[in-house]
Amino acid sequence: MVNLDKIFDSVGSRSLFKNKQMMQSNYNPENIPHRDKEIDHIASVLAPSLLGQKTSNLFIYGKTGTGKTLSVQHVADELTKRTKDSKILRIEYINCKLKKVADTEYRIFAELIKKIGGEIPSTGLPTDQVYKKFVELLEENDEKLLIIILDEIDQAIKKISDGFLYNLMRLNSELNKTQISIIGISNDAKFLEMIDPRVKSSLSEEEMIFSPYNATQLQDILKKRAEESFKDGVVSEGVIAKCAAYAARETGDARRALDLLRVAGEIAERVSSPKIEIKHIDEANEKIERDKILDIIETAPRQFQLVLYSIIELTKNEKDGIFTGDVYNFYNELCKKTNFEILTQRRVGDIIAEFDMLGLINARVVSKGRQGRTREIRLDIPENVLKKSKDILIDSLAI
DNA sequence: GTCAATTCACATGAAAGAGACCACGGTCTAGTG
DNA sequence: CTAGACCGTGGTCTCTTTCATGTGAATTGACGA
Repeated sequence: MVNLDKIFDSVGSRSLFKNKQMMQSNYNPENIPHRDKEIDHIASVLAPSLLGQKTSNLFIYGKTGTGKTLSVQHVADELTKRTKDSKILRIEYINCKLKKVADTEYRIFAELIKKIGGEIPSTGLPTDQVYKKFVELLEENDEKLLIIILDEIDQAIKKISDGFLYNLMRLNSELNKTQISIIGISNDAKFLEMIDPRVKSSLSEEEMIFSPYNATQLQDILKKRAEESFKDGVVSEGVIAKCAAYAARETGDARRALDLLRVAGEIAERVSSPKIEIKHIDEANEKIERDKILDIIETAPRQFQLVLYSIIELTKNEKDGIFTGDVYNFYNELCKKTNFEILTQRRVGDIIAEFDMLGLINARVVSKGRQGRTREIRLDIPENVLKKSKDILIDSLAI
């Protein structure tokens, strides 16, 4: 019972935050700086919906953290406000990437039905019944227009196939009273190229692109948020600039910049610093990175952990790149030793590819001539996180 | 030396199976009047 | 007679296996200079 009282008592007075929520990445700000043009555009595309007319399908591209979702939701909110009491318009937002919620055709429709006010079991029904139910529900509700915002739609299409979009469009001809429009938000600019041209033509879409924020814009955004969420004089000179520079150097991701600043604030708070200093930004950057990696490792399935452990062990000796075959052999031995089930090389190859996607390793397909074709794998976990990562793996696998 | 064919060691794709989860409808059982 | 327990069927979904096909350059071997 050491000094708990002291810690708890001081938490209020010591806090650097005035309103921490505003620093959270899910916070929805009133106004969105540097996106006026885009918001105007979205609004003008969607404007006909106020009269209950079908709008063009809109597809929005842009890297993460460029304000796509925020802008769309902003416009959607305004529209909903205006049509609140009339049965003209309904806008529903669905994030297609959320696992277990909306990452399959069935689940997307189930989610839609739930949002519109229907009941649907989370599994067990044939998809076409979910379809039918959805149609019925729409007919019952007799709104003129339903706008579906599909966030991260590229993920969904990749997983489900583009027939899903086609089906959605086809519904328009089945429905009497209601029409459906789609707003697709995608990180991948090449996403529309993946779609079957026939489907594409049925979409009759409008496209727009969100370009990344540059450092100045990021600074601006950060400054505005910081003013509202930190107490006065807490943010030292240059901190915001540094934050913005960090984020701009990578992808212009505003969310990341905000996270950086928030975590820096938390760190400063923890070490009882009265101000956020530049060094806290560096620490925050490291912490975010570390937490991300450790979280991935910790929550990964057993087999993934086994493969990763193999890679780490092999990398220790072989400094310059190891190959899929090496990993598989090591993994094989490891499984035998630890009595885990052994997966096929095909599967392990996929697992390695997924680690590459997650950024834990760096895998490059190389052809070594007569020695065949493989992935050249390099570990991409920073030195200072490696030890801890390994501990987690050993612990979790009971090696 | 040059050139095309060969060959390696996987990558990459497609399809399909196993097993978990679940809904639905029918049948059986026990409780009720 | 009826409500609830129980079962079989059929559905989705994830992870995995199986089978098939693709691939880039080092190597090989034939060829001509």
